[in-house]
Amino acid sequence: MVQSSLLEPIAPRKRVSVLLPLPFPAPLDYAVPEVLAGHLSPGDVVAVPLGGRRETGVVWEPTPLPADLAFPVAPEVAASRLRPIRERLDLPPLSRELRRFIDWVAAYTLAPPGMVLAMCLRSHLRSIQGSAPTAGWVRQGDLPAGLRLTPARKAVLEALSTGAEPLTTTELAEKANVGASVVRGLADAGVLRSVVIPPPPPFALPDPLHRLPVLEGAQAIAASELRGRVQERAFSVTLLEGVTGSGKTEIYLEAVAECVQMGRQALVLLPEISLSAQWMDRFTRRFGVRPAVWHSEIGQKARRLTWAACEDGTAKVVVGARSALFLPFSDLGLVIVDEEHEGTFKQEDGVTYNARDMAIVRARLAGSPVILASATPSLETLNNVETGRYRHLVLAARHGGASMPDTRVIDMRETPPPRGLFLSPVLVDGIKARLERGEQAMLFLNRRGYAPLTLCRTCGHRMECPHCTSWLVEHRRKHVLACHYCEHVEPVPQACPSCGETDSLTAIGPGIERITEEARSEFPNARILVMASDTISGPSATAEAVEKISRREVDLIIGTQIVAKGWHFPHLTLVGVVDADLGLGGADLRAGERTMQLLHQVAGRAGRAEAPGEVLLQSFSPLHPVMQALVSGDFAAFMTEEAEQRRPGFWPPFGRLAALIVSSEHADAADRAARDLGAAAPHGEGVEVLGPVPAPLAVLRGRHRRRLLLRTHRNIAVQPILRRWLAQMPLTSSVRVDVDVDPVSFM
DNA sequence: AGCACGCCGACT
DNA sequence: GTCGGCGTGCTC
Repeated sequence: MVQSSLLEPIAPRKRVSVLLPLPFPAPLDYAVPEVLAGHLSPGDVVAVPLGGRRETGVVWEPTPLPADLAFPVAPEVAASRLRPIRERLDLPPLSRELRRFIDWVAAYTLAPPGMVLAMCLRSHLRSIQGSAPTAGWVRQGDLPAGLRLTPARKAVLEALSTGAEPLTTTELAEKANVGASVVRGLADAGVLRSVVIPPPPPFALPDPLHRLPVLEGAQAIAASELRGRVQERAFSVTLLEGVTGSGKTEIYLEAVAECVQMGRQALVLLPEISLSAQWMDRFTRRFGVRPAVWHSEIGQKARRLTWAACEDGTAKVVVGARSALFLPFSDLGLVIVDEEHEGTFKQEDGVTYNARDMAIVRARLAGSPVILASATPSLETLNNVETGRYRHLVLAARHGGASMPDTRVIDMRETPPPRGLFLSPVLVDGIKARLERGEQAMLFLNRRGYAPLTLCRTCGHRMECPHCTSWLVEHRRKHVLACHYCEHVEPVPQACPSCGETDSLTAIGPGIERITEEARSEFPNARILVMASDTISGPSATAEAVEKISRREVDLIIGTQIVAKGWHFPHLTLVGVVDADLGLGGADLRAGERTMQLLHQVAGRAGRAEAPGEVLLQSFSPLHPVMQALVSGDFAAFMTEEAEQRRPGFWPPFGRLAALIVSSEHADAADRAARDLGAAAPHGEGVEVLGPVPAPLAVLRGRHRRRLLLRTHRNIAVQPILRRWLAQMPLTSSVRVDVDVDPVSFM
C-alpha cells in the first residue's frame, strides 16, 4: 500500500473533510481550492466558511475505528454544494496520534467528535488572535528639548535603565508606579523605542540526575521495574500500589526520570485538588526545575506556552488535571495517573469521559507505558490486574519506618455526644490528650457549611432549593442558605416561609462550620484552622495553610475533602472522622468502595513521621464492612468481598454500564420521553435496561430528570447499542438525553 | 456553538 | 401598525 502510493502520483483531492470544534455529529466536507490542491494533509489547521462566518477546523480523515463503534458517517454532500476552504493556517498540524485519540474518545463517550476536538484546541485557537508578538519598550536617547522631566517620567526612565530587558507598557507602568499614558507619552516623544519581545524561554529541562532518591528494598525494585517499562517503548499498564507514605511519588518519578533521559515526554495526571505546592516541591527537589503545569485555572499565556511546548516537544514533563490528556504531545513516552481511584477523574459536564481510562487509550495509541498509582486502587483496576491485563507492583511498608495509624471505631450508639452536639466524648478526650502533649489533631467532615438541613419546628417545613431536589445548606458565616447543586443562595429567613412562625427554623445535622463551633467550645485554647473549599480559596491560600500546619502554628485542623489529599503533616497524630457513615447511604454502586478510599486517605494524614498516629471513626454502624476494613487495614479482603457482590449481577467491572439522563423543564415531558425511551429499550442476551426512574436529583437547575441504566455483559460494547437505541428516538426539542458511559455518579 | 428564520405580546 | 421574545433548525 505504501509502495503503490509512492509509485502512483496521488491525485490532489478535490474534497476534504474538516472537523470543526462544534457539536456536529461528524466532520463537514469542503472543496479544495486550486491554490491548496496537493497542499493539504490530515491534521492541517484550516479556516473554512460556515454559514456567514469563518471557523477554524482541522482536516480530518475517515476514522479507522470499526463502523459500529465510530460516529456515524453523514450522507455525502453533492460536490456542487461544497464551499471552498479559505486558507491553510500557519499552525502546527494535529498529529495522527492525537486525531485518532479524538476519534476514539468521541466514539467511546458518544460525544460529537468536534466537542472532543474543542477540548484539544480551546486554549489554542482562542489565543490565536492574541498571539501577535508582544511589543516591549527599550530606552533610546535622552529627553528631547521641550519635554519636562516630570517625576512620573523620571520613574519610567529609571525603571527602564539603559540596556535592560524590554518591558511591555503595562509592566513598565506598574514598575514605575505611573499610568500607562506616561509610558505612551514618552514613546510618542521618541524616548522609548518599540522592540519585539522574544517569546519566553521554553520549559527548562528537568535534570534526571539532579537529586537521586534514596530507595531501599521493594522501592528500588519497583523503581527499576518502572524504568524498564519506559525503556520498552511499548504500551503496558502497571498498577503501583502502596499505602500512603510508602514513597509512590518518589518511585514513579524515577520512571519520569528515565523518560526524560530518553528525551521523551511524560504526562502526570493528578486529581485537580492534588496539584499542590507540596507536589511541585517534590518534583523540583528531584529534577531541579518546575514541571509544566496544566489545569483549569492557569492563565491564558501559560496555557498558550504550554500547548506550544507540548507540541514542539520542549516541555518534557507536564503535570496536569484531566484536561491535560488532550495536549498535543509530540513524543509521549510515559503516562502516569496518580490517585487512580479518584472519582474526580470523571468529567461530568460537556464530554463525559474518565481521564483515567482515556489516559490508557492515549498511551496505547502512543505505544507507551502507563503507571496507575494508588493506595486504594479501584475495583476496575484490581480486576484488570487479576485478569492479567495490568502488571502489579506493591509497596507494603511505609517509608522511613513510620507505622500505619491505629484505627478504631467509636460506636455512636454507645458513647453518643451530648444532645445537639456531634463529637462523642471519646473523640473529645482523644483530641484533648493529643493537644495536651503538644501534638496536632484533625477533624474531618466531608460537608461544607453549618448544617445540611434547616427545618421548621412548628410545621416541619424544610428549606429546599427552588431549582433542585435538594436541601439548602446553611452557611452561617455568610448568613445564607445555599444550594450545593446550583448557584441558588438566599438569606436565612427570620420566619418560616410556610407557617410564618418566627424563630422556629432549626439547623439539623452538622457541617464543618458547626463542628468548628463545637470544637472552639470544647478546646478553647487550641489554635484552629478550617480547611474547606469556601474558606481556603486558590493554590496560594492552600499552600499558606499547609505551611502554617507544618510550622506548628495550628493545633487542630478541621477540614472537608481538601484535607484528605496527599498532604504531609509531620506533626499530626490524631485524625477524627466526624461522620464515617456519610457517603454510605444512597443507591450508589461504589458507595462502600469510595467511602473506604476516602477515609483511608484521610487516615493516612496521621502519624507520618516517627510519632505513631491514631484514627477515630465516629459511626452508627461499627460493624459495617467499610469500618471493619479500615480497622483491620485489610483492604484486599474488602475489595475481594466487594467484587463478589458485583460479579453475579454483572455490575462493573464484570459488566458495562451506560446511564441515560432524560431531562426537561417540564416534568410531564421528561416522563413521556423517558417512558418512550424505556419502551424502545434494547434487549437480548447479556443486555438489560433498568428504569426509567426519577433521578435522585429529580430536579436539577430547574430541569426534571429521569434515569435509565443500560447494563451489558463485559464482552458487549454499549456504544453500538446506544447509537441504535437513540437513533430511533424522534428528536424532540426541550427534552435532552445525556449519555454517560461508565457512570461514576448516579445522581 | 452561533445565527437566522419564524410566529405571538408591549411599544412608537 | 412595528420591535423583539427565544423555540427550532441548519451549517459542508
